[in-house]
Amino acid sequence: MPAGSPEPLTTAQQELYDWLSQYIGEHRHSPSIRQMMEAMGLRSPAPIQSRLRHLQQKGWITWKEGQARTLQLLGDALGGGIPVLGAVAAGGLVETFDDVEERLELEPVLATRGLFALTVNGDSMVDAHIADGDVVLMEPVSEPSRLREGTIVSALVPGSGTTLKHFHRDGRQVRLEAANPAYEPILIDADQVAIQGKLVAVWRQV
Amino acid sequence: MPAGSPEPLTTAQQELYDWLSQYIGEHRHSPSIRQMMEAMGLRSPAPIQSRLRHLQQKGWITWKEGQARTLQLLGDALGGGIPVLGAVAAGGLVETFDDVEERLELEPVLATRGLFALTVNGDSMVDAHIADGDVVLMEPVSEPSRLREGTIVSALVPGSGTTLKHFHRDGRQVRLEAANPAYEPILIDADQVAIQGKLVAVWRQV
DNA sequence: GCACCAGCGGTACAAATGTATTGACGAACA
DNA sequence: TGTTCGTCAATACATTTGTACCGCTGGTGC
Repeated sequence: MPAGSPEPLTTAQQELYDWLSQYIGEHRHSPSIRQMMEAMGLRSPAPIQSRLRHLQQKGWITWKEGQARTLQLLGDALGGGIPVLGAVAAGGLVETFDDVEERLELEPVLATRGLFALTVNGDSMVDAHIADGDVVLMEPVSEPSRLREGTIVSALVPGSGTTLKHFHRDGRQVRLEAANPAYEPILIDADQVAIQGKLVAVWRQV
Repeated sequence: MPAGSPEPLTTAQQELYDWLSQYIGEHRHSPSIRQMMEAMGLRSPAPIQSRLRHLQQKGWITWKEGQARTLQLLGDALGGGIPVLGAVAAGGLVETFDDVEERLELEPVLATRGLFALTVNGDSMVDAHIADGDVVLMEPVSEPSRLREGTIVSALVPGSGTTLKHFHRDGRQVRLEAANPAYEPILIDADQVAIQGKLVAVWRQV
């Protein structure tokens, strides 16, 4: 890990941390102390309290005092977003990252109601840096009339299927433009086209 | 929405759901019912119970009965991956998506040990469809000698900082190539450069 | 040996918390 | 008009849950 390494853990502390990491990753919420107790094969909450205190002092976890199941893991992607360690440069200039500047929060996007994904075929959006094989995350659009000009949308055009395009209004019509000069814009009556969703994120797994 | 639409919500239910979404996104754990009560400006837990029951019946949330702060939002993403509904076309051809073909699983990537993120500045990787402002998810590299040719890595070059480049071996040296002809490759001794991580995904939130 | 510390068991307690119940009000609807 | 349903207030209750306290053990280092 690039940033400063946290303090080392004892075996028991490591065991608890690993289990917490797995449990939270699976259940999306913190277990209670007595659940930890059982999982560790213990018969008293005191040892868990002790381990938790040490994990906290060493900077691995945190929680809200007196509040149930508010424990959070620190220092990795689960439980706190992905640490954004800095910026990488275009041409060559760079900065060494030493500390975490912020955290990338995927959860708010993933929690979007009705979120769906589409696999991109072809190169009509290359100028928008969306490549063949990318997966685009789309948020359902309930009121196309409120879309901003230029928003990237997936639209169902009768007879030609679903396509990913920039959305524009053109009088009573809708203009769908590719981000690639090789493709002609589509002009169509607003009531002839169904806007299915608008682009909220691009995901490319290499 | 392409797939089965969820049932609509009343104003009060929507208000609570929105607040929950915001709170959980911010605090990474569910609030208690009494916290919801206060946030909604109410003086009794009963209305919250009612709203929660309805949200559950309509498929928007879930929780573990009797357990504190175990509420979860059922964005289609969490707890099952994001449904990939089909493919969108390049030029114009398309298919209407009717059913879920597969699901996009982000969890395995997010669970990668030590995963970190970098913000991309500049346009040195435009040909690889990585644009200015994108966030790249990086997996720490322990043994640079095992990297495949052409892998995109973040490298710390002495005197010029961190940069995102294609990784190549060139005899005893390492060649770092931008994905933009405007930039010259960097040739450097292998022991002079620190490979910090390799690209596992690109995330662009619009 | 002795001090120190992490770990464990057992117990106790107060607070946090989910849940049930009753009654009332207003909007939507037949 | 009467019914249904969502919403709200007030209260009560059992459980869950975090936390504290005491004593014991085993390893480590002085």
